[in-house]
Amino acid sequence: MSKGQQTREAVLEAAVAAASTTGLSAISIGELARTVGMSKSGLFAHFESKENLQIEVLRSAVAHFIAEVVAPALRKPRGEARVRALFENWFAWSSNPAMPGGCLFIAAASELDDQPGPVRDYLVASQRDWLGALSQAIRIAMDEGEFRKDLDPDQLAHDLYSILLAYHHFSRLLHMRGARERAFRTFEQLMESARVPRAPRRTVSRKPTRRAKRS
Amino acid sequence: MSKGQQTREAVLEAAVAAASTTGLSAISIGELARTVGMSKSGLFAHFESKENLQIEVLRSAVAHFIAEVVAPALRKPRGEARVRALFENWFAWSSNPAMPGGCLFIAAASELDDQPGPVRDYLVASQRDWLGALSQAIRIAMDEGEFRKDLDPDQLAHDLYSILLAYHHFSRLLHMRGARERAFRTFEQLMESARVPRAPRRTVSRKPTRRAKRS
DNA sequence: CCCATTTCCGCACGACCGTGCTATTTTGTT
DNA sequence: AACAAAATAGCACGGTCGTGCGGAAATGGG
Repeated sequence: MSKGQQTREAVLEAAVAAASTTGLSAISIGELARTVGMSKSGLFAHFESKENLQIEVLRSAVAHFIAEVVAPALRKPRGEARVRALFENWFAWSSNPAMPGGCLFIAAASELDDQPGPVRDYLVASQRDWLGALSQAIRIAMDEGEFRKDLDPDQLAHDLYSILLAYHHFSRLLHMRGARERAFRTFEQLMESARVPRAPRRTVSRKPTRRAKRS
Repeated sequence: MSKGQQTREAVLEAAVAAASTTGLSAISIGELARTVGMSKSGLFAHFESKENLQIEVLRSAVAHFIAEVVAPALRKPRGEARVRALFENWFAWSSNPAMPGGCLFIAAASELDDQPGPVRDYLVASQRDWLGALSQAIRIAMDEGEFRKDLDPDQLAHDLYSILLAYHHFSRLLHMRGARERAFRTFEQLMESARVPRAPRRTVSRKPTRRAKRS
């Protein structure tokens, strides 16, 4: 790998970490240059503009996401196992130490949701791809006969996504203990209700343990 | 109302609108002054600092939230009706034209989740209050006998919240059609599974004491 | 080792930022 | 109408921002 590529990747790594905590638009070229130990203009030369830097940051995160979340799951057998692997890898990804502020895509999503431009366009496209991959894995599980035929794969993908959104919200902002367990419990419920029914069962949210008294 | 209060509220109204689209930290005093038609220093004199302005923005939004979401719901009868009103008002609130970028709290949440300080502290406190109010309404519905006794009110409040988070994400970022319907469908499912079970609607014979035990 | 190419730095620019200080205008009360 | 108080404007300050340009330094294939 050439020297240029080397520093370029170092910059992007630092930028992903910064963007996950303070947001994509809050990463400044000066501060980024300071943290990787080079000059502002030297860093800037690698990216024609800040907007382009932001896109490259997202592109870098997508590459990592595919390598660490999607690809390993695709090596799992078709069916629920693969869906499960996608979710669990995704969950692990969103608490990756390389992103101290949590999942970059979730952070970027609420930041860019009303700011048109190429950065937003790229994020939207990648999110669509990811949702499509999720739906596809679910559809395969239906074809394999593990999930019920009348399942709506898009709805389940949507519900899986909302688990992660809620986990992100409650664990990062509110520092809610047990958020992880709550997320996985909801996940298991969804899996349970997606499987072909063996015996009729009811899906309700039951209290897990005795709750501590809280106003 | 004195002149000072008048302009102060005009400023806050514009600031809430701006913050909902571009974020709390992206609102600049200069631009804000431009949109309300006054000088930077004249505007600044109303708030001792930008950080204080951000807190006042949140405080203003909370006041509106209580007036438009919580208070009307508290006038509904105790039970599911009140829970339903809370959710529906909340939903309507998050597409209020005064916040063109969607719910300010959701936007602020992912922006501040890793940035300690008084602004974050205030947001966290207000979110805790809101979750508490939701849980409380659910608990009342349990006491009234409309919701099942083994329900976990915090879990249901959590699930309601995740509906809104998902709706926000999918409708604002991905412009997903049918997001609203999907949200309300999930809401109705949650209500259905929270209610005390009625007589079995299927004519399958069921032994009365053979309910599933806690696994 | 040479030398073209790539990589990086120093410096400067205009713009906008938040924030004070001092006037000036507007408001509201007597 | 007079006048104290409140509200707003003018102006300036030190900083940081993104972005260019020219030159210095490092790299790496022959």
